[in-house]
Amino acid sequence: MSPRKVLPAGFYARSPEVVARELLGKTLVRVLGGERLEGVVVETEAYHGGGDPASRAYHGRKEYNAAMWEEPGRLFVYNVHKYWMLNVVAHLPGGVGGVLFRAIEPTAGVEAMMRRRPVRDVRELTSGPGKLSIALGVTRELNGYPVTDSGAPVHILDAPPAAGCRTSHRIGVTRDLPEEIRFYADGNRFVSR
DNA sequence: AGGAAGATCTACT
DNA sequence: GTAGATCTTCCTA
Repeated sequence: MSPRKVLPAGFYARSPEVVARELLGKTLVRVLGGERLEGVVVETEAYHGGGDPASRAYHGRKEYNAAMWEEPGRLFVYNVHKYWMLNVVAHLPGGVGGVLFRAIEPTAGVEAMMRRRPVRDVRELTSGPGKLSIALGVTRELNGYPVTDSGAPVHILDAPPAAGCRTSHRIGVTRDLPEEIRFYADGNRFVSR
């Protein structure tokens, strides 16, 4: 088997909904304390800039959300209701936006994830944005970190395009857009709902 | 200094 | 299915 390649910065330099859809099936890697935690991306959501009332960028650039304006292919991590949300910056040149990782299917380092987030049923481990951040040890410290180096604490490996992609409206947002820009793997048990 | 909002989760019934 | 807890950040005073 040939070594899996890290997705290059150009992958993220497209509109957020395209990146969100194409991230399904890719492998999210978290290197933490000498351990390697991996999962397949099974659920994402796209967020735009000023025109998107659900986006953290909607009310303008602040210290905490500045990453959304910066180069695609970096992490954007922010807090909501006690949990850290893991995003990757994604937008066209000069644009603003990101993709939220909502759920992954754990494929390596499951025991290490379980230590951080003990659950009876593996399906509860990473099937939600707050859940996966706990399991993967994601905190604000990772904000702004590039995901395009294989040595980075969080990076993403390429994989063949995922089959069976479905869409819906975004979850939990108070004011959504008319477009369906949540993407998830049809029938996958690790999707958040 | 205090209040409100928020892309959530858990533990009930 | 719904109520309540919990934390970070921003806004106003």
